Parts: sequence; structure tokens; C-alpha cells
Amino acid sequence: MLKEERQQRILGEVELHNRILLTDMAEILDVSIDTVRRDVKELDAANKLQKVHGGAISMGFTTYSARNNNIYALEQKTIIAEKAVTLLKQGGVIFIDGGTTCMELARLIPDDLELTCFTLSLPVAMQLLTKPNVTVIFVGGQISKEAQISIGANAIHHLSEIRVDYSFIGTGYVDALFGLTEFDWDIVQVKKAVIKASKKTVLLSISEKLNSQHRYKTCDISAINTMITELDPDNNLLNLFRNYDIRLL
Amino acid sequence: MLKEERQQRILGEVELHNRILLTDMAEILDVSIDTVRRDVKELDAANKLQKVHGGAISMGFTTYSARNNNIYALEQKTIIAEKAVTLLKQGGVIFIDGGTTCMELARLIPDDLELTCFTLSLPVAMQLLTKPNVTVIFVGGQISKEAQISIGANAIHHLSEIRVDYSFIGTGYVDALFGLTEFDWDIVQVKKAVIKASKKTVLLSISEKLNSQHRYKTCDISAINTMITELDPDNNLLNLFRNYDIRLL
DNA sequence: ATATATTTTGCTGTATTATGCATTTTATTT
DNA sequence: AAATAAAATGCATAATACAGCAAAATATAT
Repeated sequence: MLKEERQQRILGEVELHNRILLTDMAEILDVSIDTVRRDVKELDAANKLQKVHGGAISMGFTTYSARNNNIYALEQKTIIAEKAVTLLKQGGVIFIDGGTTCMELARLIPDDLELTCFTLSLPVAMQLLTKPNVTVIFVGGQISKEAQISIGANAIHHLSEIRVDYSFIGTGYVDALFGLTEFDWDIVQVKKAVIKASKKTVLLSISEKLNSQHRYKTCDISAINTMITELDPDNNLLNLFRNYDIRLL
Repeated sequence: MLKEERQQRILGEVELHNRILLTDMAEILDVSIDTVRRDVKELDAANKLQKVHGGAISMGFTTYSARNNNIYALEQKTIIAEKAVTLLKQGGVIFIDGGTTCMELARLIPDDLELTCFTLSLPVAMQLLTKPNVTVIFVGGQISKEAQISIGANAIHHLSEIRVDYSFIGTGYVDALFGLTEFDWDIVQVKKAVIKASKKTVLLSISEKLNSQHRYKTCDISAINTMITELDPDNNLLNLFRNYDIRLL
């Protein structure tokens, strides 16, 4: 048996039972306790579990499962998501877009908040399933391999049949003058449909994307009700956006 | 034997069993262990697999590890999935159900196979996204927290609008006399809709589920065209099913 | 076709890694 | 404090990795 394989099984047991004893694992895996000890030590060093006297305990559920730890600018995106969470209301009906920033928002939804969430994004939907009081409704359609979201006529048609209080969307590029733009035409089409299906639209974007543009246009800045960046709302970088009827957060 | 061919076989073994030992591969391929080692080294450099001491593990193994360890009767399910893969035809339009057995099927779809796959299952959809030549279409709806699949009127309605060549479904319980049954009423409703949307229905079930039943009925055995278990088709345990016009695999 | 590079492969000896055992040190319990 | 359990340490053994080399296979040039 390969070392990695063994360590995976140890991890699996830990995830399953929340705790293990080294002696048990040694017997299950049919290796010496020293080997198990060394494995657990490595896994602990890799933050996959927590080593304790005589065994190991799970780190908790969310740590390793769906969340990649190589998200670009995660710090900023977490700040944005935290601000976005404050807009959520008990019993609300919202839409959450795909992308890593929206993923953070989905992750940070409090356990006690009751919501109905629509989404086009497979990862976001998976994340939302961990929230006990969130009803998840996936807007079906053909799935884009890169973006992992529903695209195409079908998805757009389904969106035309719903109307949510708030939609939280990301964008590839945003500019005060040119509005929201994308690299991908299909994505633009569904984003348009999302905005149309929302009473209010909230844009989540890291400041790095400000004043950038691309080929296809999703909407004007004026179509956005609230824009959230990781910056302080008074920051000068946001000045260009103050000409519009848009709330900065 | 060509180097390329050999590397493909190594990769195939890794995909299938999640791990290989260099010594095993050397024997299987009838080359020296050094050659295998060098091949694996190249494949590792190309990010096709992960080389470890004594062998190699598949890329998905570590990252998406929730799958591997906690799946009950994985070996049997892999056998079933391998049989199911043989039914797939280039350019086919199929439906893949949720559940761990169907997940295995999704995982084992060859990279070069062109398919259009419908599914209700979020994990299956995620898995299918890794297949370069598979078009994934997700049938939207409210997502069941436990089963992680679309349920409800919406999903059923969408299913009524499609017709696939083959559907591959799992079931909670199966009995020659009572047919396919489930614990959950909502699940039964979508399963019915799936069967109605398929020209041919293939049931994937480990033999352990044979001759078991529960509260709600999905369909009679006669509604199934092919049943795949991990057993040999001639196995006596399948005798009761021979009274029906059903292909055993 | 022949001769010449280039690549691939297997073999050798040496370095590295993994594992289990014995012993000492440290932590936990009574 | 004594008894016990677990962890750390050092070491021996076996398996594996690696570098270098030569033979074989393949490709390329003349």
C-alpha cells in the first residue's frame, strides 16, 4: 500500500468519525503504530487534520472539501463577501452568480439565515447545500466547462421566469464609462438575463478590475444598484463611479 | 510497444484504480521498472498524474478525496461502472442519475468519447465537466440537500421536454417482484420522469440491493431494459430477474 | 542502402526513503 | 508519586529512486 493511499484513508476515517485512535488505524491499515503516527504527523503538518494525544481529530467540515486554497486575491474577496452578507435579509429571495467572489459570499452566509437562493453556478450550489436554512434552486442549462455555470438559451429562458429581490453578480471587467464587460459572449447573455430578473443588482468586484474593459458588454454602470469592493467607500479610486446613482459599499 | 501507448495504459490504470504500483505496472506492461518509472515521471511532469514513492496516484485523488474513502462498496461500483461504459456510443445522448454508482460511471467516461449528458446531480455534473468531449446539461430545479440532485415540479417538467438514448439510473432498493423502490417520495417522482424521458433505461445496482424494497415505487422491473450488477450475468442471485425481458450485464 | 545521430531501454551500483523495532523521553491517568 | 500510555529517537532492514553507462532500437542524414 502506498503511503499517500494510506494517508488518504486516515483522512477519510477522520472526516467520517471526526476522531480516530492511532491504535485503531494501525490495526485497520495493518501497519505499525509508528507508521500511523508518522502519517498523522505529516497530515497535521499539512493542516489536513489535527493531531492529538493518541489519535487525531478532524479540522472541521469546511476546510478542505470544496474550497480551493489557491484563490487569487482571496483576502479582498472575503472582505467583499462580508460586506455583501450584511445586505441579506431573513426570508429573502436572492440570486448568486458564479466566480470566486460570489463563492465567498455563498460560503459566508450564516447558518441561521433563511434564504431562497437561485444560482447558475455548480460550485456555488454545492456550497449553498451546506447551509441548513437555504433553499437552493439551480437554474439549469448547458454547463460552461470553464466557468462551471449554466449558459445558453435554456438558462436564459428560465431566468426570464423568475424575479429575485437581490442578485449578487461578479464581472470580468468594470469601467465607470463602459460599464460591465466580459471576454465571453455566452456569459454576457446570461448576466443580462440575471440583471433583468432582479429587483436590485449588487456588483461584487475587487478594485483591481476597476477601469478595465473587454469585448462584450453586459450592462451600463447605471444598471447596478450597489457596488461592493474591498476598498473603503470613500476611497479615491471610486470617484469616477460617484457620477452615477449607485451605492458604494 | 510504443512509448505513447504504454503511457496511455499507465494513465488508464491510474484513472481506473486511482493508484498504481510501479512494480505492478512493470509486470503488466512487461518492461523494466525503470522504464515505468521514467514514464510516470514524464506523466507527472505533464500533470497527468502524481508520482509518489513506489507508484503514482490520480490527480483527483488528493483534491477531491471526499469521494474515495467514504464510498460504500466502491470496488463493486467500479466494476458496474466499467460495464456501463461499454454501452456508451460515440455521439450519444444520455442521462446520468445521481448516487455513487452513477458517479463512478461519470468518472470512468473516456476522455475521447463525445457525448451529450443530461443530469440532475450536482456532483455528477461537476465530474462530467472534467471530460473534454462531454457536453453537460444540467436539469435545473430545487436541489435536495441530502441527494444533491434537482427535485420538484420544475425538474420534472424539464425532463418531460427531453428524450435521451440511454439513461443510467441508480435506485435505493430493487426487487424482481416489487420493482424499483425508494425511501423518498420526491426522488421517486424525478426518477419516473427520467425513465419516461429515455428510450432505454439502464439500472446500475450492487447485488446487495437485490431483493430489497421500500415504501415508494419508481417502476416495475419490466420498465428497465438493462440491469448491471457487479456479478457475472450468469450468477444464480440474478435468477429471479430472468423471468423478465431484461438484459443482465 | 549505409552510416551516423538520437532516443529508448535495461542494468549496475549508490543514495534515499519507508517501515518496524527497541529504547528513552514525555505526557496522562490513578 | 507511581503506573501507564503515548511520543520521540536511533537504528537496522528492505524497498525504492536515481545517475551513469552500454546495448538496442529508432530516426536522420549521406
